[in-house]
Amino acid sequence: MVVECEAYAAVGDPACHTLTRPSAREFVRRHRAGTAYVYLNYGMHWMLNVLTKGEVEGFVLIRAIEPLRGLPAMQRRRGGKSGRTLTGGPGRLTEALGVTGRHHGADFCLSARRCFLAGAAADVVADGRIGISRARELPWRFTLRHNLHVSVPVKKESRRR
DNA sequence: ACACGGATACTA
DNA sequence: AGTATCCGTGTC
Repeated sequence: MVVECEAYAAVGDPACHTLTRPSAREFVRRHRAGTAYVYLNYGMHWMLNVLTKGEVEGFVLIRAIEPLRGLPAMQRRRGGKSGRTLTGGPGRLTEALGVTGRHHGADFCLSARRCFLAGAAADVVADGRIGISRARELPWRFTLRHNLHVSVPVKKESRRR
């Protein structure tokens, strides 16, 4: 179950790959909504995004999941980790799920359709994106309130400006 | 705090 | 060719 994600807009978002990568812009053109966009970050961590189209073109980065099934397999891939460090974090969850570059361009929705049902009645909190250098102020990180598998807790309400 | 390590897209 | 950047994690 996805418990944390971030939105990236293909147009007007300085943090989106489409700004600096022709290959990303071509990916958006060539694929339909629901396609997985997977890339390697810092030379070692696979990032799983899902392409969106329609109202807004862009990507949804999956940042954390809560294991509902397949826990032993995830722990095996993650070297026996448990709790937040098992699947809390974009690089951690791809390792737990065995997602790599060969899933780039695959149809994410075929296998993940059940997850959307779980999200329908969820208590979602919008917060600033994290881990990026540009356009951090956009409140485009979405987490399940009080969920223990979220990678980084939601910022305190006090520091706005 | 810092090391780790590769794809992508620049410059020349 | 060389350089800059990158949506992170583990270990110190």
